[in-house]
Amino acid sequence: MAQQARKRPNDVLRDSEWTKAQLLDAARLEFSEKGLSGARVNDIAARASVNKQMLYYYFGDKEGLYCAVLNHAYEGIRARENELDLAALAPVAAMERFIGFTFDYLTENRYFVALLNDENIHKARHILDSEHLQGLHERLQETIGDILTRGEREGVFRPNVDPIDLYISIASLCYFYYSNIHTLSAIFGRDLSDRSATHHRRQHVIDFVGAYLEK
Amino acid sequence: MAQQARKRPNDVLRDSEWTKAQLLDAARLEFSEKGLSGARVNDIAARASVNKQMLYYYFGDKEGLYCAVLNHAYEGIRARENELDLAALAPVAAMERFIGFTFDYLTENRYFVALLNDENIHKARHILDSEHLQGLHERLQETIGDILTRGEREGVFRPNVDPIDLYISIASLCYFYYSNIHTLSAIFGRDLSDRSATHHRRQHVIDFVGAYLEK
DNA sequence: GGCCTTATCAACCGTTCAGTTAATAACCAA
DNA sequence: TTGGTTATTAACTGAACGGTTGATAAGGCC
Repeated sequence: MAQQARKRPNDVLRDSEWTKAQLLDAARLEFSEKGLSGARVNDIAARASVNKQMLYYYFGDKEGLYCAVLNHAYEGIRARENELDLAALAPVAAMERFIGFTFDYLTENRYFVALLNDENIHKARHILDSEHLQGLHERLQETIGDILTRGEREGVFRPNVDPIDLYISIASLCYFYYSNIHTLSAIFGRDLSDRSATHHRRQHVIDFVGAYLEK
Repeated sequence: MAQQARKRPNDVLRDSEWTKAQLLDAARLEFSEKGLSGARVNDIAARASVNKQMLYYYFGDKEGLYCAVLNHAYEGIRARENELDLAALAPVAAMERFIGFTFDYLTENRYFVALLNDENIHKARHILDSEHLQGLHERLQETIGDILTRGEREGVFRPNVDPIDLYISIASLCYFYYSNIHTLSAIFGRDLSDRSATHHRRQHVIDFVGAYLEK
């Protein structure tokens, strides 16, 4: 079903920014639901309400569109991360804020989890050279390293926590819940995307990491 | 490239068990590398060194083979889990054993992670009614619940830990590392499947969970 | 107003793909 | 040895698929 809420603006019949945005949105949904191999370019065009040729005109081919979607996704989370002002918070509060943000972001952007899963099937070869991964290491090292250093100095965090190890664990605890939510729901016989279940999980993750960090 | 090490046994030209096993092995690799949508039945048959018609003869269609592969995968891990004798270990040792087993199993069976990822793209609809998921809840509740109860009674574990919450966290910490190993390796600029990196990660996971549990 | 550029359209193409078919061969039991 | 069943083969089919092409229209600038 085509996106009807996003009509072409101002009765203009040609609008390259609008067409690109339509295609990117439709592709984000299609790729996250079906993966790169399962997604269909005809379906993407239909969902975007634009001619299929536009996909080739703007993005080159299916894989080019997929790369654009991945880059957009990383831009999205980066923009939201930049809104956090963790340095202004006390260490414990900052860490809880970061964990909460990570969990909430994935809760509100389930497509991101699906896209990353699919991209790992393809050995990350579409995102490998992206500027969005370059520098992420340094940013995480700095952001989390700073919180850990301040927490250690204040005596509220255990010493010598490796920021990268910690980040991987925080990401693990937040991400897996959504990446495997269908098999987990099947195992436990209940819908884990239920609002109260996700709230519970969110708090559990904060407690879990907090227990590791507290001195 | 066809599997050459597994020739038909005893110069027999017709062996339905051999043919099925060949197809299941080849399919496991193909589906884990490319996902259900990306896998090709011609490639599966070629890898198995059997005629493509055999796939349809034994498994019905591509999706039937995929279901068989998933069920085999769950049978595999269940068999290994049954070899653990956690009730015979003290609580702390039992928990560490369970965590170590989970991590090691995924280390040795990367295909299992890839299959589960792909199956979640398909909303777990191929495994939903499988006997392998049914009962898993109860088994986990019992296995982990028993360890937690004994640990709480001995005063080495914090009270009131929910076994399901704990299981999801243990699975998270073990699973994500492999499910996202390509994007993580790209971010951190090093190969996270390196032997020393996985050893380090394994120990970190045990420490992480241990910190949460200790009273 | 005309021309050039850019955006868009509809139809088409060749290849790939899962699945099917008819035939053949292997195996085993009577 | 023969006949029936099961396993296997090679070729085929129709639909789906990503991508292309030639044409047309919209928009803007001179």
